[in-house]
Order: sequence, then structure tokens, then C-alpha cells
Amino acid sequence: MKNRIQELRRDRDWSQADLAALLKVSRQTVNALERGRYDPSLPLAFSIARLFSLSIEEIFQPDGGKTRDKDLRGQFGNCRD
Amino acid sequence: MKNRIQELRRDRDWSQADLAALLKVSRQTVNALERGRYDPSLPLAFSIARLFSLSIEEIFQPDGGKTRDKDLRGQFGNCRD
DNA sequence: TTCTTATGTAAAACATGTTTTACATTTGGG
DNA sequence: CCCAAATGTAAAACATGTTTTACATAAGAA
Repeated sequence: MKNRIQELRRDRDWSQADLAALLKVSRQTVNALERGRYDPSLPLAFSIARLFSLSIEEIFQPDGGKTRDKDLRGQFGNCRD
Repeated sequence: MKNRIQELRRDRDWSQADLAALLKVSRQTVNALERGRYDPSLPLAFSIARLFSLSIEEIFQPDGGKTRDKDLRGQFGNCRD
């Protein structure tokens, strides 16, 4: 998943710490999100979208990561519950 | 976070297992999401939205849960890193 | 150069999301 | 009633997201 958090933050001249405070998460979380180390939870994604007055889709874009199909080879034919 | 997954699934006459297969997650995950036991990851939310050809915002709605402010009393005034 | 702010990183602990296995309950059709 | 499919639930294990503490580095201002 790609995101435009850094771009949107810089447009507003906010530091990572500023943004973290507004979102009420740690600065490390903002840093990790900007650097693509992991994706935010859905609730945090909503907070981010609201803060920037954009839709989630305008900020986050599936990029061939987890939104793409998993590799399922060899995992079928035995799927009892 | 509220969601309309069950409604959208029933509109299409799919079982939870059908939907799980389409999303490539377990049936228990679909059940848990419908029953509001937890929110999906952002990537899974995207998969769900795409499957139903809707935006994430049309399916998921913050409902006063984690999207609302945390209780921050007494947590400020000492925020060194 | 020194001080300060901003940013990158790391490890541990903890919280949340997901799978697997397994079983119970409900529902509708025969 | 009986049977099958659908749904609800639970515990353990594992994966991912988040916080806390702590430190390193870069860059700019004084």
C-alpha cells in the first residue's frame, strides 16, 4: 500500500511530531507510515483522511502488496472446516 | 467502526463462506467482521470495497469507537521524546 | 562550533487482526 | 423428524500495528 502522508504533511509545513499529535499517535508511527514500514489500521486511516479532508482512497493506494492476491499454490484441495 | 458487509453479502445471496473465498480470507474472519468483533486491516478493507464496487467510506463508518478521540487526560505537559 | 529541531532506527512490550481446528447452534428442506 | 448447510464461538498460534524508551544522525540557527 502506498500513501501520500508525507506529501500532505509537508504541504502544511507540519513536522512528523505535529502530525502525530494531531492524530494522537506516536511520532514513530507517523514515521513508519510515511516510510511504508506498515499500513495503518482502518480507524487510523479514517483519522488521517478526515484530518486532510480527503477520502481514504485519495490518500492510500493499493500497490501490489497485500491487496493483491496471495500466493495460494498448494493450499487447496483440502479445505475442510 | 460499523460496516455494511452482511447487508451487501445478503443482497448478493452469498454465504459467509462464499464471501470469504472471494476475499481469500477465512470464514471466521468474515463472521467476525460482520459481527463487529474487530475491524479489517486497511488492505482487507480495500479488497472488500473493490469486491462490492464501493468506496471504503460507503461500507465502513466510524461509530464512536477507535476513530473517536482517546481519553488523554493527564497525558500532556511532559511529552519529551 | 554549539544548540536545537527534525528525522531515522531499534528492541521490547503490548494490542489488534487473521488462521486453523474444532465443535455447537440454527435454519430450511426433504 | 432428519439431514445438510449456514452461522456462531472458542482457543492457540501467528502476523501485523502501535507505544515506549532510547539513541543516532542531519541540518539550520545562533
